[in-house]
Amino acid sequence: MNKKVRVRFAPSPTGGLHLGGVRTVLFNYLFAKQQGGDFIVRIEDTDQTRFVAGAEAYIFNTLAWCGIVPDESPLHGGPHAPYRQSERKPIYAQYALQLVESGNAYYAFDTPDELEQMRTQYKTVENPAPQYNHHLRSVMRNSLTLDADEVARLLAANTPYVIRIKMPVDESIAFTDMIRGEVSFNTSQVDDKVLLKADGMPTYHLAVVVDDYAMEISHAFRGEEWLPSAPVHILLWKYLGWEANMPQWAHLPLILKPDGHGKLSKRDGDRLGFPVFAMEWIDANLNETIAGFKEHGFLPEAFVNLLAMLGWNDGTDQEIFTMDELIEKFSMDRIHKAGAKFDYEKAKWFNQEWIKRTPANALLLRVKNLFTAQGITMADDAQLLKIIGLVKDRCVLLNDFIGQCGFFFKTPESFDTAAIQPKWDAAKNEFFTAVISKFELQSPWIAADLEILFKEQAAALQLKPGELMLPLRIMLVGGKFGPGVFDIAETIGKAAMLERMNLVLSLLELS
RNA sequence: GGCCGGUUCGUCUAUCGGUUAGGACAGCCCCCUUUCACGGGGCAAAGACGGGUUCGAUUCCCGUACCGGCUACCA
Repeated sequence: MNKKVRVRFAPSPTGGLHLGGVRTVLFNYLFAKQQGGDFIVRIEDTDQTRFVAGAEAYIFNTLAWCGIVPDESPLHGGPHAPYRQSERKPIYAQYALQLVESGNAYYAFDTPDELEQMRTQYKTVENPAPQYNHHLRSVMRNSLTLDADEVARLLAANTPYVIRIKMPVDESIAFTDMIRGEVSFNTSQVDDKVLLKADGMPTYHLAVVVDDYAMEISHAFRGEEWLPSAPVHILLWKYLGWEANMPQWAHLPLILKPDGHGKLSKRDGDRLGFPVFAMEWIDANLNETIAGFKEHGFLPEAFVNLLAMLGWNDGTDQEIFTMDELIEKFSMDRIHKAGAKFDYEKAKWFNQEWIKRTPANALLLRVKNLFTAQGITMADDAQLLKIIGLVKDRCVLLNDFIGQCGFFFKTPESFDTAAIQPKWDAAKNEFFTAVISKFELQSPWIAADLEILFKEQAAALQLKPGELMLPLRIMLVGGKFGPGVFDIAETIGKAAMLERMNLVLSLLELS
């Protein structure tokens, strides 16, 4: 019988959550929900030196923004609490000890300085990074080289020590990765990783195995950067006697820099001018705020969508998916093996598609907040709704609404008269003066009627309407953009329209 | 250096031995639009290289090259 699907996202709360992290969460979540399983968030805060205040709360805010709700987490509780490794500290040591007793791990008393010395001493051109492995452990200070009395004495004297796994010599460790198929390693190539640190905290290697076992994780997804340490984890499952419960592994491809190469990192964002964090991250140490996708004007639906398409597709040409569709169609075997370079232009396209497809009323609150942040108060929802409907097809990012909507609420601060001045003449001046008086008498104020009136007046003066449209647009909008000019006219109302027409008319000079 | 993973248009990708190698983003052109977009149409653009296996390889195998990851008492 298959056990229940239980997956976990195990971030380290050291800063903002970037693209790759969110995608890992997403794939975990999609898989869990599709399989009717549980999605667990476990905080991997075993490195106390890297603790960053606020990072954990940030992670949950990000998940919430994306519409991802954990079934179990330090915030949501659950049967396997606590979900913070720092709070689980007492349970790791016993397993480390168990491994020492079974001969699969050992005490190592080497100080950081001694380790450093070893690395420089054994460093050669052929071996630029000497490892604490089956070979070198024989020249280090550990319970394998020291005699039992000495070890006992050091332990009794509270000498700092770590516990390292004792990697076997020349054994083949193979496993089937859900994405990559069979992967195998020779244990002689793997070093004796530290399992328990001198401060009593486990390293990731021990903690991930102990907790995945304790939390009954069935499938473990993580970034490809973890592949090289997979044999350590697999051996640990075996040594701890839990092999039958080991989760299925899936190492996700990495998200790469758009230019050059390498893993996408937070720095690439500022360098290339796009966000890498999901949401704004405030770095207290550097005292700087790094805007995320949310602040750049991305809809969470679009963000989730574009992330899912980075390395996965459903085999058809469909590219726009809702979360529910993703849950329904997601499949591990359609995850691409190679890393993907992040393309911000394509990311924006997803957002544009989502803005187009999202009904105006669903956009209302977001646009309203946008204006509120700009110090503009929107009182009339019906009016705003109408405007959103008029301009949303030309917005790529939510923030574009500001530029696209501004002229609806207030007179433009500047008018691009340069676009019409060269062709301005007495005839046009006469026309606009005349049409203004016609408009003054016009009622009701409806786009179609205004257009008819406008064109009739043009015909009366034997002018081509086309020559007059741009001037009218400049008068109302200030520039060469925006929806249909008579729609704008109707929306801003008679008073504003006439005011702007008169204003620009006074700005234009007859040549 | 060693180990592991990867390799289809500039980018994201489809193809599960037989296709004019398809789609999308970006680029260019045209149409629509008396603005800017949206939309529609079109152009250009790819199997890293060398060996096998096979009637037939982008697809399977090997090698090479290149790219990436790891090589911490970080995750």
